[in-house]
Amino acid sequence: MAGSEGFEPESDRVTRQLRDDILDGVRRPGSKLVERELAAELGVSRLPIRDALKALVTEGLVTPRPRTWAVVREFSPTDVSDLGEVRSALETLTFRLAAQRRTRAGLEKLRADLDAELEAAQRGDAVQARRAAADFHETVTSLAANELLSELERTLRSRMRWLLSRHDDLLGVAREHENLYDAIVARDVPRVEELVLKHLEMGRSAAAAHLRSSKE
Amino acid sequence: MAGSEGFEPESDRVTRQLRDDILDGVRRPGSKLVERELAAELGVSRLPIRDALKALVTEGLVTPRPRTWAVVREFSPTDVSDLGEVRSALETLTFRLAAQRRTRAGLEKLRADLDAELEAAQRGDAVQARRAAADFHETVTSLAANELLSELERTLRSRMRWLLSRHDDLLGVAREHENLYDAIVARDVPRVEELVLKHLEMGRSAAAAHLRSSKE
DNA sequence: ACGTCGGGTTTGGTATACCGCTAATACGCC
DNA sequence: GGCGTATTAGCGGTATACCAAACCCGACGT
Repeated sequence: MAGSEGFEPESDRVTRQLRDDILDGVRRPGSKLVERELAAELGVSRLPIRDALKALVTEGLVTPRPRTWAVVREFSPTDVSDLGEVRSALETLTFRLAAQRRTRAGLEKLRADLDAELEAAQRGDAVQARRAAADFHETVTSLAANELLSELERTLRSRMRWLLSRHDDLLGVAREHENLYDAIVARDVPRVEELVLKHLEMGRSAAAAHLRSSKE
Repeated sequence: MAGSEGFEPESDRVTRQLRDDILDGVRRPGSKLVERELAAELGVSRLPIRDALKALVTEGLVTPRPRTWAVVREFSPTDVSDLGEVRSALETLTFRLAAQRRTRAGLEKLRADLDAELEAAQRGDAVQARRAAADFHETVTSLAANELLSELERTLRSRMRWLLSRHDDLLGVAREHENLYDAIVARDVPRVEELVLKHLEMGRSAAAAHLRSSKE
C-alpha cells in the first residue's frame, strides 16, 4: 500500500517544517508567525504558508489572531488536563478495538515499533524513542480499523508529540507500551483498559510536574 | 476591543453555504466540486473556495482527490459504524463530564434547547427539531468544560447532522434527550452512561435501516 | 505621566498567469 | 466497428501584484 504516493504539495512540506520547528522548540510559544516573513524564510509564496498555518491551527499548535499575526500556541495546565480526558476516552476505545481486531501483520508492525522504542529508550536516545512511541500509537490506531478514529488520531498527533516531549521517563513509557502490546496479543480486553488508564495517569503526572518546574 | 466580533471572513460564509448544500442534498454525493465553477457560482475568487473545501474535507463532507477535482463524500455503512464507535467513546465522556460540571446557567440553556426540540418534534417540524437536537448536543459539550472536546465536537458536527438527517423518530430522540437532561440535573453519572449507550444504539439502528431502505 | 491619534504593517481578499498532471476526447490501428 | 493510444482541454497548485480593513506601536499633545 505504501506506494500510490510520490507527490507532495509544497504546503505539506511547509506544514511539516513549521510543525517540527514548533515541536522542537525552535519557534517558542508566543512567538510571532508572520506570513510574509515565513514565506521569505522558506522560499515559497504566501499561499502555502497560509495553508500550513491553517493546518497547524486545526492541529492546535498555532493560535490565530484575526487580522494580525498568528502566534505559536502556549499550552496551559488546563490544556493538558483537557487532552488527558479526551485521551482517556479515545485511547480506551482505540486499544480495545485494536485488541479485538488485530491482525497478524499488524501485530508484527507493532512489535517492530515497540522494539525500536525499547532499544532507543535503553540507549537514551530521546528523539528516536519518542518517534517510535508515536509510531506505536499510530500503529495501534490502524489496528483498531476505524477510519474516523485514525483521522482523530492524526489531528491529536501533534498535541501527543508535544506531551511526549515533556516526558522524561522514556523507558517507563516503553515498558508500559510493552505491557499493552502483550495484552493486545492476548486479546485481554479488561487488562488493556486497565493498562490504558494507568498509562494516561503516568503521562498526566509527568506533564504536570514539567509544567510546575518550568513555572519557577 | 469590545467588538472583537462582528466580522466574518468570506470563506466562512462560503463554507456554510457549501456545507448546507451538501447536507440538504442539493449537492449529491459523488458530484464534482470544481474550484473555478464554485467561485463563479458563489461570486468569489478561488481562494475562499479552496479554504472552504479544505474545511469541509476536515469535516468529512468532501473527498479530496489530489491534482483533480474534489467530490461530495459518499458515506458507507462502515462510515456509519465507525462514527458510532467514536461517539460511544466521546459522548460517554461528554455527558459524564457535563453531569459533573454543569452550572445553573448552562442547565437553563440546555432546558431551553430541550424544550425547543420537544416542541418541534411534537409539531412534526423536522428541520427545527434537528436544529434543536444539534444545539442540545453542543450545549452539553459546553457543559463538559473541555475545550478540546468542544473542538472535536465541532469537527464531528457535520457528520452528526448527516446522521440525524437519516433519522425518522425525532420524538423518540427528543425523549431520550429529556432523560439525559434529567440524569445530568441529578448528577446521576451511572444513569447518564447507561442512557448514552442506549441513545447511540437507537441512532445506529435507525441509520442502518435507512441505508438498507435506500439501497433497494 | 498618561491618554489619544495616526502611520506603518499585516491579514484577508481578488485578479491574473503559468505549470504539471489528470482525464476526457478524438484519432488511428487492427 | 471496436479498442487502445495519443492529443488536448481542464483542473489544481503555486506565484505575483494589488487593495481595503484592521491592528500595533510609537509619537504627540495635554
